[in-house]
Amino acid sequence: MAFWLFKSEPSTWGWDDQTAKGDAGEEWDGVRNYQARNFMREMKVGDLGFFYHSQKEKAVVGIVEICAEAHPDSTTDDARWECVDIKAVRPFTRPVTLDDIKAEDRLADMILVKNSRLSVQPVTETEWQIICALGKTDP
DNA sequence: GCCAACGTTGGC
DNA sequence: GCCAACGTTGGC
Repeated sequence: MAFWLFKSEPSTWGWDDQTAKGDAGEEWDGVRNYQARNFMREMKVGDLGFFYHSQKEKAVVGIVEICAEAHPDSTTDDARWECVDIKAVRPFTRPVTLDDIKAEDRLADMILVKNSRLSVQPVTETEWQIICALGKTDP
């Protein structure tokens, strides 16, 4: 069981769009970055992830679950690009902002802080627990 | 809206 | 295989 973080700009695809898909979930398509794709290839059904809103909001807003492992990205014919499917699990009681994360010493090594441009990234179990606590939701 | 950081592309 | 040019992302 591994933990991940998915980043999206809410005007393109936000938490509300994700929850609207229900348990059927939706492809996390459009990723055109090898590092991000490689992480998606490592994901297993049942792994959990944070859903992060970039740009204006800059906050982790909810938890998602991987519901299909890596498969070809339907938005391109280019066989290099793959994606997983994810479904919304539950929202945070309180969104955890980037400022909150930066204010927490134990989260200083998060990729979110160190490499703000990577859109799909791994999260350690420790980081997972801390952020769930900050968001006042069950891990 | 700007700019820094980063990744990708293409010419050599 | 290197590197300059370019495009994109995302924080500020």
